[in-house]
Amino acid sequence: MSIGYNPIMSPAPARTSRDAIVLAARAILEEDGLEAVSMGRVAERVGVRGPSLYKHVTDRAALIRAIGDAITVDLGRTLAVALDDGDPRSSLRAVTAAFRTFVHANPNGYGLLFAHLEPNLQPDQAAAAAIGEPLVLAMARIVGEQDALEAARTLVAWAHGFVSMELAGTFRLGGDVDAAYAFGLEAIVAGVSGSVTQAGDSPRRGRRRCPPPG
Amino acid sequence: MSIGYNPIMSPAPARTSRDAIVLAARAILEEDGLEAVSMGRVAERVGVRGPSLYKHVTDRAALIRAIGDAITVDLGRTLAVALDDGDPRSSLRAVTAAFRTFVHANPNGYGLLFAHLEPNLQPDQAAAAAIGEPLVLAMARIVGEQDALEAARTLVAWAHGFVSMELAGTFRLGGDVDAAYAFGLEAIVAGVSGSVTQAGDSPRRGRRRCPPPG
DNA sequence: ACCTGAACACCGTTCAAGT
DNA sequence: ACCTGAACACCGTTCAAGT
Repeated sequence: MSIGYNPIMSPAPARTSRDAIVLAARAILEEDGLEAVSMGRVAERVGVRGPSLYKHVTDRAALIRAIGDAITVDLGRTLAVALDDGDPRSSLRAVTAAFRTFVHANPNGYGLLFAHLEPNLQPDQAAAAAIGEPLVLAMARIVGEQDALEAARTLVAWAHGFVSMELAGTFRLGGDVDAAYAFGLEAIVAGVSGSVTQAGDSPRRGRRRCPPPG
Repeated sequence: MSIGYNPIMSPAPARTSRDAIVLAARAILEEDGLEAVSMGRVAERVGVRGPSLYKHVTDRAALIRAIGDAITVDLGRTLAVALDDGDPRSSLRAVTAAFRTFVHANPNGYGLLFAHLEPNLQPDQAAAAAIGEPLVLAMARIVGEQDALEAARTLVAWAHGFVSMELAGTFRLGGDVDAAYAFGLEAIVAGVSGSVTQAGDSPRRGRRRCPPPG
């Protein structure tokens, strides 16, 4: 058995922690955007001076990356919880609704995940990839194993694009945004469910919902 | 008739211009990202010193905004050119393909349009809204006037989400990305074309492609 | 009228000195 | 072992002085 390090005995016990720093940085990000996440302001929020942060995080880039990782984990948990075992279509609706709610609650944090950042600022990719898992499972129960992955990717791309545009405001959605979101979801589920081969695809995965006319 | 201002007579003719500055800034953005677009580096590229830029642009925020505006205009023109008057489905394919090609050629520039920026950095919204126009027109010829707007929005959200994820690399697309893009497009066109009412919508726009089973 | 160097405020980061 | 002030490099911005 090793004796280990006893912080009480140390000449200067830590007055903050990496977790507290990441949490403070994330709060500032949501409040005032990425540029506002300065080392000085984060330090102030956790009660130390700027230079002290470098005892807990490598540098600002590592801190930003840590925020992205934390948000990725949160989002993954949120989606996993929303996925129930009942009807796959209602499960899909629940997951996409939870996704949109999460993004609305964490707009700057979500934006960070897709910001065009230098490689050293990008969050952990393995964790990010795991987020799509529940969607693929629900999709498999609707379109079958074979198309599940591609169908899920189409849905994820749409959902991300929708909320991304909604937040950026670059393309305005007039009218009932909730209805537009529901419309898109139903259209995509319908589209990936069977009509995909109609536009000249190989008949390999041919699985039309209804016989051709005539 | 007014005599106007003659630059040749001026005590110090301009050695650069607003257009040249925006062009240089855009090139730096594509080469090394948004952070690299510093006043000093832009100035160096157009052959003046940093402070001189303030004679042509208000400040860095205005310069960034001008880059976004220029990219928005470029993208709009590119999509308008790609839209031909032939078969609406192939026209839609041409527009979405041109969109993806443009984003691949201007990744950081496109990312700028959707970056989570403070309001004063966001590009012109009117020009951005105009980009969707050709898509709505093509959609109208496929799904009819009534659903054209919502269908186009679904397609735009998907296309934006797809390329956004493709560039960010946050959700990896393994396998044939071109095929995944084609799959999504066909699925969405099929989905918005007629099956939308199946999930409990009001039958108002009911226009099923085929009779219910049984 | 535009360009420049000097100056200022601000931020990320390092480091020697404190405890 | 962690925290701090001082210091340095860098960047956005202003401004008086040049032409």
